[in-house]
Amino acid sequence: MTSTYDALLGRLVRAFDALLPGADPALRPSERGDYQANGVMALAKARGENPRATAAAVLENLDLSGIAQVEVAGPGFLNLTLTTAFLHDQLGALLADERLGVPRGGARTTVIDYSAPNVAKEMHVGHLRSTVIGDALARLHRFRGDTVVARNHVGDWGTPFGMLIEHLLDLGEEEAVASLSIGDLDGFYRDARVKFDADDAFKERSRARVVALQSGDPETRRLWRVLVDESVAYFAEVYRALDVTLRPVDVVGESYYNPMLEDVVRDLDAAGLLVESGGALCVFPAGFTNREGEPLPLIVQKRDEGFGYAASDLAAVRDRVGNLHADEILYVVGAPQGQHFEMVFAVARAAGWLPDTVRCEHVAFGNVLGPDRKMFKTRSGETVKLIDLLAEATQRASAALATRASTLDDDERRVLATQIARAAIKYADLSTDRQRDYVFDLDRMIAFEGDTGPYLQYAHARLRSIFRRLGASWDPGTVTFVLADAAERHLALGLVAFPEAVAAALSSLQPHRLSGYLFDLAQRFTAFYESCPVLTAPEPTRTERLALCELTARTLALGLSLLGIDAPDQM
RNA sequence: GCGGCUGUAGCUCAGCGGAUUAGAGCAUCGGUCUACGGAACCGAGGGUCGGGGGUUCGAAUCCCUCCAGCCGCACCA
Repeated sequence: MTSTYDALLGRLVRAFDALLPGADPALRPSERGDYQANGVMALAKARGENPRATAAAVLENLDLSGIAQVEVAGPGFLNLTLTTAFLHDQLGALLADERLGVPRGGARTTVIDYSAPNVAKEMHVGHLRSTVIGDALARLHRFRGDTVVARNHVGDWGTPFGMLIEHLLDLGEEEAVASLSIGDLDGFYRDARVKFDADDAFKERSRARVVALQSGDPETRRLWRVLVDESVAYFAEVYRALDVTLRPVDVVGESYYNPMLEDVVRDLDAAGLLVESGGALCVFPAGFTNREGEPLPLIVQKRDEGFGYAASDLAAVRDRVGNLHADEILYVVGAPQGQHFEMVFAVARAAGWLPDTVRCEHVAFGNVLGPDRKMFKTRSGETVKLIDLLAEATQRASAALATRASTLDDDERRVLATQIARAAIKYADLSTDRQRDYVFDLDRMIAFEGDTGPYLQYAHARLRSIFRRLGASWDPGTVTFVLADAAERHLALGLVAFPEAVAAALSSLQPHRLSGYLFDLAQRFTAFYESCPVLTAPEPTRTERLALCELTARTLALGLSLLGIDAPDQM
């Protein structure tokens, strides 16, 4: 089906094109009419005429028959009011469309790099945003029809692994595995670190072990594998708890790119991009300078001949373009790494590894702050484990549920509490501009009133309860939408705008465009629900309202699912 | 010093491909009140959109400048 916005836009573009090819009608939702087109003013300027005259000229070419009525307002705005007949058709099409009007895109391959925890280290709030935002983007792209290749670029390589492996040996493999499998990664890492700092013999063993690891010593590799596997299993638990779609096979860590690094260096050299500076092998992409105004290097190979992270990032770009055939690569990584990625992309383009046809973007995000507006930490100054955060939110959700009468049994309540907790945490993260820092306030995000995940879930649950009362499954059959009540019409306009919200979230890579839409829709629904009785309404109004409820429930559930949030039937 | 991000109601935030009276949530105050789930709805007060300049018929939105905060700026990712 053609969405309402696209239907309007198509007609407008034709009329604008007739006067000036390529002119943008600037179509927006409006509080005056249903939509407004502001493009007349810009067009008038281009044609050097009075906007009202231009508006008249546009109207002569504009055929909105069967869609909307137009009115020229103010200096030259086109206020558009959809006809009821058109809304009727659109709503009917939505009822029959599982995708609720969202078009399927071309078959693109999109690589999304997100989450990226470190082996043998806890997942903490620092990983929350990458994980939650990345997963929402993965879901949105999959829904569009892309083949999404998730890449979990875990930190599984580097000098700390010498000490971690030695510590593992000291503990004994079984003991170590036991400790790691219960999720005490931080304790394991900390103990290794303490020994490394305090015990010279241990430090020496650790160094030797790094060398053995890098030279591919089989036993060392096996021990390293144990660490990685245990950690990946633990990450999988956290992802399950968060309901994140990342799987163990998506873990493609730094070590994966190791065998490619020499080629990266060789090929950069062959391309004439490599420069030796201070003993290190570097590329100096144009336009980057350091503190002193000198060219800033991207260090590919360090003075000690080890490879820097830039090398593996370059290898990853190559792999994603060359082997995965990515049309689009997204890096969901914190904003502080912006310059690093700009440089990596610039070098990759210069080396010819990243064609202009491939969109490559750093999806940056701000920090999670505590109530003091500093980095979110526990009172004692430690990082907050994701699993603990979720447990605390779940506990609060349980407590809130316990105060309400419910027909749910204990197991159902437990599940529900986790669904609410996840919704609270994820929605809070996904409902603001991702570039900004945000203040983590569990009380606010888990509240059932206001712009929160639980509020949206509640709106959905109320809708489902209407259908539960109906008993037998409801088949809309033929519905006539007359939208006699203003609240019905307002809700209908919201329903018809779902494809725009999804498109906006995708094109801007900003899930909060969708969150904001869903909250607005939920508010339209509750206002409607307040003033328009559904079950007790006479036919055919009853059927019409049930159909509006059906569409609203489906839109909320689908929209939330694209954000990675459950929409339970009861709360 | 250079670069990036941020500065919108008491608080937390939308809006920033310019456009008709600057929005929401929370909090506050006032209503609805035997309700198809009140975990709701309706309404009110509350803003020099960090300051200043510029472009424009029109700027929270674009440009310049200043102020404040956060972050990055060579071998840790």
